[in-house]
Amino acid sequence: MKEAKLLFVGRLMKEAELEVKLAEEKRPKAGAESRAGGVQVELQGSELWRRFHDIGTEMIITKAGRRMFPSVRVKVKGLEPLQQYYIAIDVVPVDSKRYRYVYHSSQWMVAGNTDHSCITPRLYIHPDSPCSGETWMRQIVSFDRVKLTNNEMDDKGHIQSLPAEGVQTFSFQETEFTTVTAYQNQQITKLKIDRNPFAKGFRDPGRNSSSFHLEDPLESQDFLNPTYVKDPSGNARP
Amino acid sequence: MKEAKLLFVGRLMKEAELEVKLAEEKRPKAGAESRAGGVQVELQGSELWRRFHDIGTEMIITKAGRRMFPSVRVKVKGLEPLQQYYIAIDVVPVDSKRYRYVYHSSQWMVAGNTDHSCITPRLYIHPDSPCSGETWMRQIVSFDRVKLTNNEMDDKGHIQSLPAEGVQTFSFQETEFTTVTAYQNQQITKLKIDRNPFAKGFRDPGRNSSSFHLEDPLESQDFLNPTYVKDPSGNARP
DNA sequence: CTATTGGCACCTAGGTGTTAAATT
DNA sequence: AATTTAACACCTAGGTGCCAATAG
Repeated sequence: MKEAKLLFVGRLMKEAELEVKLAEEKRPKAGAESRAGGVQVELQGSELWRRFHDIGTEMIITKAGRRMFPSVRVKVKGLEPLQQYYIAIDVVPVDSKRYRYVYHSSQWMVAGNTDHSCITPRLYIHPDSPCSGETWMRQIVSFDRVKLTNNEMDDKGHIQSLPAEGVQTFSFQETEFTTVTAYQNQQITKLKIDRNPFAKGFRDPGRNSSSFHLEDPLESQDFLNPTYVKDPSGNARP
Repeated sequence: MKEAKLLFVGRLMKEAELEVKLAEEKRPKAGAESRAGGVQVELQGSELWRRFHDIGTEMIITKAGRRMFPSVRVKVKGLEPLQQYYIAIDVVPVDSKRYRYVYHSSQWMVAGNTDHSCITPRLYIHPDSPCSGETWMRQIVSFDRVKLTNNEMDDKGHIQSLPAEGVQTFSFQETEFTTVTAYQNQQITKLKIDRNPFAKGFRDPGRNSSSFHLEDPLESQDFLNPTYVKDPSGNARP
């Protein structure tokens, strides 16, 4: 089975940012003219990403690999329908500092340096790659299977590099995050529990909180929960 | 998410057979010389397939799509490491008859004809395709996500055709099966329940039956069941 | 009558934050 | 003291055959 993992080295490393990369396959001529075609990459669920970002997004990393929440989903426009493309995401360190969370002030403080030079860049290529522009544009491109890990031995689903030419990079401020092995800011924990369906078991049954903030049905899929349409009696037929 | 479904039209249609197809991508010259390279495709779990075949394999088809059990897994040898290949499976009708199961004699009897001419051939391309010979040979190629359906509108994961040249076909007698909407032969039901981990709920708790016949650990993965290692008390921590 | 469908209980498989213990 | 790990209860998601109901 294909499994997607993104290596992420370092401990409390503040400010990693996600980049979506797009590469044309066997590009006939590398030149600026076809790049000027106006490819657009639009982050889906950006409202939720922004809510996390306003608090200070944290992503858990484990040895076995942990998914990101929210996950990266993009809509791509302006591709040439018949051209084949690779799409990938990358995690880029924003600085070389190490950070520590200071609880009483609810802030991240610089706590040293990290040597990023030893980190080999690891791209996660979308498993549908390569694929025609037409197919990529027809659907939302989802990286929800990607996992972050601090296990340096694990390089599943990665490649070393993309072609030097014909690669366009799109980055999104709101996907900036800090990697942690345990959540530091309780507001982050709360928002994750509220929005990630897999954390439903930790939701406060008293408050109906933000369950109705369905800004992005792709991220909050409660409306698909069969509990809401099933016969509440739970009786089997006679 | 990619989902694999194989259309299978007709009702009790006896004797479909699985074929594994292998196609070279952008083959420089179509000729017999490179085909003579001695590619081998070996069916994994053939012992279990044979046990079903001896009884008369039945596969359930549903509108939503049903997986095959056993699933098709092959080991491929003799590919050119750097050449790119597609690998696919196909379901091929063995005859044009329709069959009916006669319970008292435990046999399938001819019960009419089926017009196969209206059935468009539907190949299921392995999702890893295209892939280098080296990569294909390094691991077992598994089609366990393939689903059989009788919904003619559903053609997910299929293509119309492969290139006319440079395609090799490998077929396996023991993968012959009859499609049904409900199992006819109770021996088949029993063997499915015994060997398919997802049917464990129907196993007879009294007999330990064939749970120890682990000829093929890939098909019978009971040894991974956490039930056997978990604390049986089921107590939570204080 | 036979063949098919849909709901179901019971599984596998694996994604959550929590917690206590281990590590540094 | 801060960080990381591992086991866990509780979820989502979906693969089984069974059985009653429906379709043909």
